[in-house]
Amino acid sequence: MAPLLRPTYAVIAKTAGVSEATVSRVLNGDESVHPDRAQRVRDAVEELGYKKNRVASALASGRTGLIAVVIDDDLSVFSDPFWGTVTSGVSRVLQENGLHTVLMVAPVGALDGGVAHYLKSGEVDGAIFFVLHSDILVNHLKKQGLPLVITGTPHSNADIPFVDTDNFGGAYSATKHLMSQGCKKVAIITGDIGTTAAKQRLDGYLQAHRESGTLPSKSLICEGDYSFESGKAHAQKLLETHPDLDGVFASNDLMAMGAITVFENAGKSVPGQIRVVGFDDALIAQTSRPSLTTVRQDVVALGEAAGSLMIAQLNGQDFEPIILPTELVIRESA
Amino acid sequence: MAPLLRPTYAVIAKTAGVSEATVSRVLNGDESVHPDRAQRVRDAVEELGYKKNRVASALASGRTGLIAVVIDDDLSVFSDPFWGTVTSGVSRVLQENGLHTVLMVAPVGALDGGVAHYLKSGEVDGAIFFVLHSDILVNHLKKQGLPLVITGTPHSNADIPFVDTDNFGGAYSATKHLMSQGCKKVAIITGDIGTTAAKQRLDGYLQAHRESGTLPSKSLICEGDYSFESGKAHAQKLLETHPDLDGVFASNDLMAMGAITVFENAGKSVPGQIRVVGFDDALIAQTSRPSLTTVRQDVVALGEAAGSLMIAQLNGQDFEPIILPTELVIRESA
DNA sequence: CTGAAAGCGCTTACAG
DNA sequence: CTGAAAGCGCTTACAG
Repeated sequence: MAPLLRPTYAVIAKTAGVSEATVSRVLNGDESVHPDRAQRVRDAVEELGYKKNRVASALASGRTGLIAVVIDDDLSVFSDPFWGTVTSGVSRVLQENGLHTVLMVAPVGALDGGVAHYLKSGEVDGAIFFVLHSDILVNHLKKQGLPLVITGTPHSNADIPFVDTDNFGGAYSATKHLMSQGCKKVAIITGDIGTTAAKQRLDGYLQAHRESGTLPSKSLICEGDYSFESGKAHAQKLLETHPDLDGVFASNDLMAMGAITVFENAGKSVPGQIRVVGFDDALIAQTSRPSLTTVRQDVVALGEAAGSLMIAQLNGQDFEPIILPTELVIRESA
Repeated sequence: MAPLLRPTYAVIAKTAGVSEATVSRVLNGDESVHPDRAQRVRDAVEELGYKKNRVASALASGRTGLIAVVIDDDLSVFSDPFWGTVTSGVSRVLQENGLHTVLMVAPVGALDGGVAHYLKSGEVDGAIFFVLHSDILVNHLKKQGLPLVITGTPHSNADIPFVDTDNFGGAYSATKHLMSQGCKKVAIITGDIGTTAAKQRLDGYLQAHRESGTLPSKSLICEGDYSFESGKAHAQKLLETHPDLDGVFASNDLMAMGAITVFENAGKSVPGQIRVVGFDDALIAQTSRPSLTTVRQDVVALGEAAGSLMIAQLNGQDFEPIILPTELVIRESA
């Protein structure tokens, strides 16, 4: 853009009658400047409508004020509102703290990919990842000292700050709920088991069984991939192998919907003969018929937590992983 | 991050045996450099794993390599996958052209809001907006020479480059389809009529009626707001005022679903007694029962088109508004 | 508490 | 076709 003539430190300094160094101090919150002079600077800034040039500031200070949000192309960014929602939560928190969000939707390959290069090139002050199938890149970046936050639980134990939903607890309570409704034979359709979330939800399902003293047979544990189609396929198979099936916990709402579709087409009523619980509380959980009983996770809060964790790191504050609670939302399907 | 010692022009210049100016020329694609020397520079870059410092580059050149994607907080960024999907399309195209996407989710207020300041401060080379209720800010920025692209059709005629789906054509063909299926009385549930998309879809609906020589009564035109609830509310009202209603075109899939829910609860079968067509081809269109006949728009392509239009502008190339075609997807509901 | 000065790593007229 | 030099607008030791 044809840059309007914006004032610089030089003119602020002149009208305030101080040096540029002092202007810089005031604008960066250095407490040591004499209050009177600081006020003069602020007045000049106000009067001239001055806005700091962040690029120049970045070059001089080494801090860009930019945080990358990295989304793997592989993820179903398209069609799944999850990622967009998390990202908007992140963005809002960062913005409140004077930082901006650089969105990178790209294949997050190995250490020599474009994303890796960008992140290593010092053009961002930190990066927020969504949990990946591999922690290699993340561990590498961490070693280089780049502040990182992972949304989702990392695979390895490398102490990388992360935020996540209480997947285990949510799945546990969903399964418990099915049992409390009288279900004797509860299957699970897992998400992509390469993700930690899917594993944790499976663990919650198993824990509920363990506590009730009934271990589910292998064939009740179906490896899905979070897609509507996989929900349908596994429901079909379950119908054949377990005619007495009376409960299903699906690792997300979409698979739950797929399963319900199959059950009803096969003449099994939901929740009459088979109860179904999903996970997410996506829009479809409310709009479908029967409406879906599901485990709600607060996706915006997840993004905000990720942003906060990044801020804390940049400020050198202490921080712990953040695990957000879930809530079982009971509707018609179970 | 503790910046690793990255090479600078100084060391590239030295190992290639040329001046820094020459390094700059080669890296910026200046054709005038002698091929041999250019090659020496490229070799040095390769050998040293050099990556240009974009911040320094930005300060010196005035170009930041950053494009803002501005999303109004008001929009249902949360829960509606539309915005995230468009944005990922934008991001991909920009990335291929060496630009990065800065995501701003914030209240896009008047000329003195934070977003306005940021965009005016020269920290981005351009901005992509989603169509707003008002064009004021956009017109203002345009006057300042900031390259802009609008996703959606602008309200005013200010010649701002935009990309949009063929809302008129999509609605027209949806309505025609209902008529061709024998519907005699077709209502419309519009989107938020403050949006140009909602108006255009209404126009398409009206045009189809005009051509068939039957103008719909006022009470068949219901002002919705794109929400599931408004779909339900208007369907309820229609049921009371028009017992002989046999077709509904809803301006998005969510409202269509709301309407179907109400119709079926009232004992009206879809499509048996009332046919319903939606708009978007969102995920729910496929997963619902009955599955939804709808107007598909290619949301990723919309984002990519917006990105391309921005690139064209930055390169000083000619460009025209881009209107993407829609496709009527026939499923069970009509 | 404050200022002069060097510097961040590129880009770009300008002169040749 | 090429290089020396000034400059982009901040930040930050350093010296006082």
